[in-house]
Amino acid sequence: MGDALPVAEGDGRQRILTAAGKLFSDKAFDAVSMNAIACEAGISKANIYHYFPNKDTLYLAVLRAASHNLRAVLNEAVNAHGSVVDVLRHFARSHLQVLLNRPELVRLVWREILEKGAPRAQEFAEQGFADMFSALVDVLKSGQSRGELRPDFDPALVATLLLGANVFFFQSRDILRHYPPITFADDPSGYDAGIVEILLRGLVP
Amino acid sequence: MGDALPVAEGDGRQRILTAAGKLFSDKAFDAVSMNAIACEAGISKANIYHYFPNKDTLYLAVLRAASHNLRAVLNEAVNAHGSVVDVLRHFARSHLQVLLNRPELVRLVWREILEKGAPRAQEFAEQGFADMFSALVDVLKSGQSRGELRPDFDPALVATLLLGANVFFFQSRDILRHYPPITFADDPSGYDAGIVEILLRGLVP
DNA sequence: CCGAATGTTGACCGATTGGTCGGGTTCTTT
DNA sequence: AAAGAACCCGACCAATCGGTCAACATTCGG
Repeated sequence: MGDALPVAEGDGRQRILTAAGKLFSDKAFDAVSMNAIACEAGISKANIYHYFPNKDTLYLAVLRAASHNLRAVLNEAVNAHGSVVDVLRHFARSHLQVLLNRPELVRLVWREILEKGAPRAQEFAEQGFADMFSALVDVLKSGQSRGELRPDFDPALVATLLLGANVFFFQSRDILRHYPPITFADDPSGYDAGIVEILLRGLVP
Repeated sequence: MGDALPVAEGDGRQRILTAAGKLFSDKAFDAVSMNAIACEAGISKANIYHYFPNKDTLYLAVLRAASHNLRAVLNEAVNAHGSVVDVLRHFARSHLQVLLNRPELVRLVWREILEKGAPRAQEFAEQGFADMFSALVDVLKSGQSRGELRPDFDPALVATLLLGANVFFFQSRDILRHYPPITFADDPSGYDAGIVEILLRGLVP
């Protein structure tokens, strides 16, 4: 199955986490065997059990690391200042860029969210969600209180709309690229710019 | 693994498809064993191979049926007439209702779209996407040509935004319900109404 | 009433699964 | 240098995997 060359970086534990993260982000939990992880990490399968008691714990550790990294890079990319409109523009763009730059992390965490059968660490995977969400809601609320935005819309709803637009773009990018009328599949900045513009001005003349 | 009572409906082949669809919608391909499918269908494992040559073919048949059903119910729910604005409202609401009414079908097809490791039937699973997308783009274009909508936005982008909002809502519903500021997690109609309203009027005063 | 086609099954197969174990290697500490 | 801890692996285990097969049951046209 795995013909990948062993990855030579860091100590044993980190090598295992890296290899497992790579495999788990591509295929589901049951589709990744401990053998494949060991092969990818360039060590023996038995050695994995020196660092992790079982497969579930390893998967959980991978998920924990991915979620942590994702939260860090998202929180860093999202800070901005200026007018609320500018903050919104920057928020949307940098948020989507993070998703596209770290697809393994996003797929890993998002798969865990979608899986209904075995809720291994759903509440854990949801943390990044909470961060983004509350930050975005705060921005929108401040815009409303400052009079820069209309006071009669639900900030949580707009936050959902914006995050959803980015996540959906991330998930459907390969599909969107197949359709001729779509010109923004390979232009995430343009996509977010267009979206924010529409949100701000609306569709009716 | 499976303690479910055997499902007694239809001929053998249909029972297998139903049972497999139920299991495949909850767990990934490798996480569902032929034994579990047989148990769920109330037949022997060997009997499955009388109707399907192997697991992949069975999975493909399940996916084909799910995609077909989903397309049918979506196309039916989406037809509407009236002003472009009314059509948009109806489109958003009924589209989301279909997603929520048939979560197994949606999860099945969407999982196939997200899985990078083994593209079993991606092009096939994308068909429902194309239908929704082109139909929605046509509605928006007609609205622009009739002057009911601004001519300076990209219809494909708005279509992506609207479909994405619904898909994201469908996927994140359980998470959204955990956050206090969100009041629309159990009110999909209100969610879509709010979204369409924002899209039409914009956020700035 | 009979033979053929179709359904259906338990028993079985080689391969692979997650996981164990005993022993070897390397590192650290004194 | 000695000793103990940490690291690493080949061989192995029971269980389960997808899949096969020969045999039994049912149906049905002639």
